[in-house]
Amino acid sequence: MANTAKHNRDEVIQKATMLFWEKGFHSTSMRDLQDRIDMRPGSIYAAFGSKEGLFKEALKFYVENSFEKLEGCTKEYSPLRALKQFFVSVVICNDEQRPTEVCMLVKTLTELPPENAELIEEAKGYLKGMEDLFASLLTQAQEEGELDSSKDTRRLARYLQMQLMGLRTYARTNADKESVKQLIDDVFESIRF
Amino acid sequence: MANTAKHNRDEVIQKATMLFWEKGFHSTSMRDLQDRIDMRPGSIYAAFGSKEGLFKEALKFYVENSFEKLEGCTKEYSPLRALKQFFVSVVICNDEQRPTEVCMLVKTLTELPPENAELIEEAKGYLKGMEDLFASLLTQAQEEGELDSSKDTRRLARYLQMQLMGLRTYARTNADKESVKQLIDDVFESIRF
DNA sequence: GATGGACTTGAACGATCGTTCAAGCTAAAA
DNA sequence: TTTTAGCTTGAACGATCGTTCAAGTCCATC
Repeated sequence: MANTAKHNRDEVIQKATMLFWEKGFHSTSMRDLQDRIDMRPGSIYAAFGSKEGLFKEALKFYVENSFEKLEGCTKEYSPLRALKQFFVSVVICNDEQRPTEVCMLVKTLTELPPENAELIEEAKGYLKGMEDLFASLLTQAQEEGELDSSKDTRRLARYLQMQLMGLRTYARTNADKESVKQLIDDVFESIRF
Repeated sequence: MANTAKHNRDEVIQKATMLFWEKGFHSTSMRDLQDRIDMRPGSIYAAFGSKEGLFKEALKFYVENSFEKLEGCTKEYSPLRALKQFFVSVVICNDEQRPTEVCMLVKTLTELPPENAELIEEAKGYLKGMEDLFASLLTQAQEEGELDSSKDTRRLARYLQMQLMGLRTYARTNADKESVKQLIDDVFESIRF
């Protein structure tokens, strides 16, 4: 638990997150993790309890980063434009080292069998939180006159969440960035009416 | 290979498909498969070569069924309505035993690490085929005056493919069928303009 | 320099993984 | 009834899985 340990805890979690995000929970072995974060089994288990425990920390880290990213966009853009910018940065840009276009939460939800019910519920909860954030941004957009006030923001938020899942997964199958960018335009065009 | 074997090959593949679709490639063990299809390792390997070989057969079976399902819809409805009906039946209805809402091809693409490149390419190819079928249905819709002729059907097909990925994945997270039905309505409303 | 406590190490565990293969079974041919 | 060919069986293989733990290392304190 001590941050004075040889391995800075946050740094370790970040590295583990990237690996889990890339390969998924089951395809990432403890051996893979040991190599990536440069820790031996004993240390990992002392710090995180289990592979599942470390994965939970990774999910948390991933979501916190996503929240920060979206909030960063709202500092630069109007609510609606911030959402679109967030979509673009998450679906297309790979200036940083993004291991895959697919959302880690969605990947978790998709790959895990019912045996890992606890992790599944965790991922579902985080996705719900993201949808709530979308909704509050949409409400804000209404207040600022950027979005038609007659719209149901909860419904729109669901719509956007669904779109983002589709966009990211589609981007995984299709390397052509131009057509993906086109799709994002289509999506944000469609919510105007 | 003989169809006269104790286990009918197609029936075995169908059972294997359901299991793989439910649990995914890596979370399905040969033991799970043995129990489900009631065959011993030796027979399975004699018939399919490997776990990966059986999985390929499962993917093929899954796609053939999907094609048939969509084509079945076109027999009953106009092209555009057939597409929507296909979406509904695939995202919402569970009158048959559908192990999960998520598309098996998407699940495969999402869960597999780069090591299984061959299976990944296979799934990508099938998805492309599905998109092509969407496109040809959209063109047909234009010819019958159901869809504005100025639309780019290839672009629309991409859009629908992406939507379907999103819808099915979203349905996995949200049990509320009413809001999912709403989302489908939103999607098909959005392609009219 | 000796002591004590915290962190790290890596060999080893039992379980399970995908896979192999010699032996057994079954039913048609001779 | 005996032979034969093909399918099925399940014990067993080596590899790898997640996990444990006794021993070692490190460093602040006395």
